Amino acid sequence: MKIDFIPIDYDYFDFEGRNYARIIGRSDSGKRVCIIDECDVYLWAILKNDLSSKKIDSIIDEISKIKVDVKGRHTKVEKVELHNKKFLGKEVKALKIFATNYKDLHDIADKLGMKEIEKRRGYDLGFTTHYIIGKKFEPLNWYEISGEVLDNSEEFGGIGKYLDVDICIKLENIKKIEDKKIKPKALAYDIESDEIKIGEGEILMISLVSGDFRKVITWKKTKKTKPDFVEYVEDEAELLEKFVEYVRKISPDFLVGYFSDGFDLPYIKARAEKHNVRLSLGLDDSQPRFSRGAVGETQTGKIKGIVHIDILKFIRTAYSQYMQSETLSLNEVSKEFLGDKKKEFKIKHPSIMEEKDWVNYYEYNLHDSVLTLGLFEKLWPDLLEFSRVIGEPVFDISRNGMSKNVESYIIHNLEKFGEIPEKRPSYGEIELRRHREKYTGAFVFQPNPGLYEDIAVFDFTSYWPSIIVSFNLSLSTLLNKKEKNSLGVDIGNKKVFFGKKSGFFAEMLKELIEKRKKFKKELKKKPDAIKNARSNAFKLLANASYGYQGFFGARYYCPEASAAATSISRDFIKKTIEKIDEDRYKTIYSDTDSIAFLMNKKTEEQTLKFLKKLNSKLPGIMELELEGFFKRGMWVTKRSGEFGAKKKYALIDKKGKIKIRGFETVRRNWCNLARHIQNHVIKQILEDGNEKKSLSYVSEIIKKIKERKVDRDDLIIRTQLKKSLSEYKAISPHVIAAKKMEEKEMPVSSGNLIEYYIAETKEKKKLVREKVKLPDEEGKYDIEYYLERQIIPAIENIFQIFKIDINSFIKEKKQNRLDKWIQKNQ
DNA sequence: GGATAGCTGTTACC
DNA sequence: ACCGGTAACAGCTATCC
Repeated sequence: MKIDFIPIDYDYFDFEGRNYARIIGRSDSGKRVCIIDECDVYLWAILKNDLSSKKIDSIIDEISKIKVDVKGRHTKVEKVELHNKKFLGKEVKALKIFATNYKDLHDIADKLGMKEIEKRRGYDLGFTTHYIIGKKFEPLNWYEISGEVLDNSEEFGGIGKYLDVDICIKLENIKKIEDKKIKPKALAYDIESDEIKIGEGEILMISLVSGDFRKVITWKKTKKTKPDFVEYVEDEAELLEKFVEYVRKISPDFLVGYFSDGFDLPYIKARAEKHNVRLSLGLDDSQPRFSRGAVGETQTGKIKGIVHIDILKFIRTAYSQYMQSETLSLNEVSKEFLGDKKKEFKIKHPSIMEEKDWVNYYEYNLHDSVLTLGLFEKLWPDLLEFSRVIGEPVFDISRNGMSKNVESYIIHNLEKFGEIPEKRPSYGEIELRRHREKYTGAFVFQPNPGLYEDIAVFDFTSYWPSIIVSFNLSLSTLLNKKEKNSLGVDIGNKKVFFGKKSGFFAEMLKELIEKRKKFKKELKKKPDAIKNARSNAFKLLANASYGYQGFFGARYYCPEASAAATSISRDFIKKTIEKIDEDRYKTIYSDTDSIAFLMNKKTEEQTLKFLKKLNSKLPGIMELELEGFFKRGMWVTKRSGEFGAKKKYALIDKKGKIKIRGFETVRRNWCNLARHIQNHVIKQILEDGNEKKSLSYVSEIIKKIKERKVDRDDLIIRTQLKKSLSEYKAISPHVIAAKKMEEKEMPVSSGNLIEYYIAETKEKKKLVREKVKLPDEEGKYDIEYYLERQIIPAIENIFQIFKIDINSFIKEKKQNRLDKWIQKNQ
């Protein structure tokens, strides 16, 4: 049989002691197909130098006899081959040791204690990784495949019969097909329950949305009105059965939830156990399986054959740093990505809900799934390209952090370089690495506070990756000592050396950057979502690879390379600043890879020409580009001291577009009132070039605050709880607010954004935490606190630029004195 | 007992 | 535990006189 096929989900099973890959995907006619295949399973033994061929033969002989009997498996070494390979860039002779079961590779490695063997590697990769590398049968690419149909066969224990797929094929040949479109079938789901703690309440309803299919299953019936999309069941147990039935009927490639690893799926599992309902969601009738990630992290829920996606996790790793949303709630994220939001509905306890409340509740529940599906569809190009670029299945890349994804990318590309993979660090090694001394980071220029006109900003494109590539900084090029033609870099207390010959890490990174450039160029010519996603995938991987080398969990951990990169970065930015200033410009600020400077009457053409000249002298792939020309910019002093504050500035470009960095305006743990006032003042001053209008604006707001006319919503302070309540040494206001919430039996856990406001108390209290009230608690806001701790701090440094001491006038009891003073000064 | 340096904690920038 | 260091700042806490 011959069909076009796209692999989506990978997993494996054991049959007669061997591992077989089981790949679920679709044919081009939309049929669900299961592919069974096998691959070589092996590890590497790196030999010591200068072994005689006789000696090597005898080792091969010895290794060939290794047998391992564990957990009822009889695994043996099948064959041993001698190869010329590379390990960390060095030529080595290595034995490729083939085994029958990948799970026993570790045990085989333990038996390779011969003194002629220097290192054992490649035994700590997952089966799927082994398989994809070995067979080059990569996720989410189209293949023309041929093989034997197993539908009614008894082979592999009759897998073709019991698996719920249209066709089951034992793979024989594959051929990659380029440029064929993919349209995955996704089903979004969302549950509502009367208690937030997993399994402690009842599931009231489940919504399911896929294409035109929209359904809410519930046992909470209304008396009269039943919307079309609602389906009644008798009780919670039947609700769960119905859910399984629908998932099986729709048979999606992806089952998508929002925070579903941490809430929906575990909740469903807990309730199903309670009612003895079997959740046969897997294509082999298996139930979802949960595995724990890191301690404190949420678990991951896996369903065989259907890819369970918790879209929140992917958003967190791939997007959150580029997003405007202050929380990653479904509501905010949907607003930003979809321009849609959750249905307005105040959840009440079921016991006090009325007929119309229930109807609203159904709609609310349904819409959450609509949004979740919308997010999946919006982010699908990115999931697709991440998976393709990295070479691992979507299930994994959507959950793994960027560092793990960088590593997967490396592992999948090692073969081109003949490299044997480095091993994962042991726990002991990780402990050592975590306690290493920090290395010095990037350079930040000390700005002079003020309002400036005509500013240009240059920045280095992909600074870290370009330094790593241009100077070849990696574990495989790090030398023990100085060598001929090596590069020496001072990293504080010592000097480290790197070989000039390009290593695989730098080569891979270079490829990422070049591909990114290519797709970005194509994107400009003809924009489309896939190209954009691909360009983004390459960019994110390239940027994360710098942090990767300094990360203690990395296989290719190399803090020397990170330290060298920061050292070189400081040199380059400082030299560039010097050159800019030598050319009659004046640098006013710089952070890591960007430089802001005054044009000093020079034209844009002159500046661009100057940029070209700077670029012509940069080594390797390093590149300086124009970020933009700006009409005005503002830098303020630090709260304490007269120096300019770093990482805080605001710019306005020629079109009036404003860019604000670091100010309270962009910090979510300040109340909206302070943020809005500051934002308004910054905008006004940047537009006008002076402070006059802002002063009267501030005066009005002060009046409003003193007259208690400010909405409570604008006074709420939001701070994230970063750990569990008991772990806090310092009891700050948000910790008190969280404790209050706990007393009211509101759900509180690490990661929550805690909301509170500061209220007046009868007695004069000294500590802020003694005045904390929850948003729905009655109370009068503390005028003094909001003026002195929120409003004044947000604006006083800005007015100080104009030598105005706003503080003393705001504190003035008589408002008209302030107004008079403003009039006099205008 | 008030001032203050220093520490804890959060959030931002790149 | 799941990418790094730099920096500002609030508010608590220990310590000083």
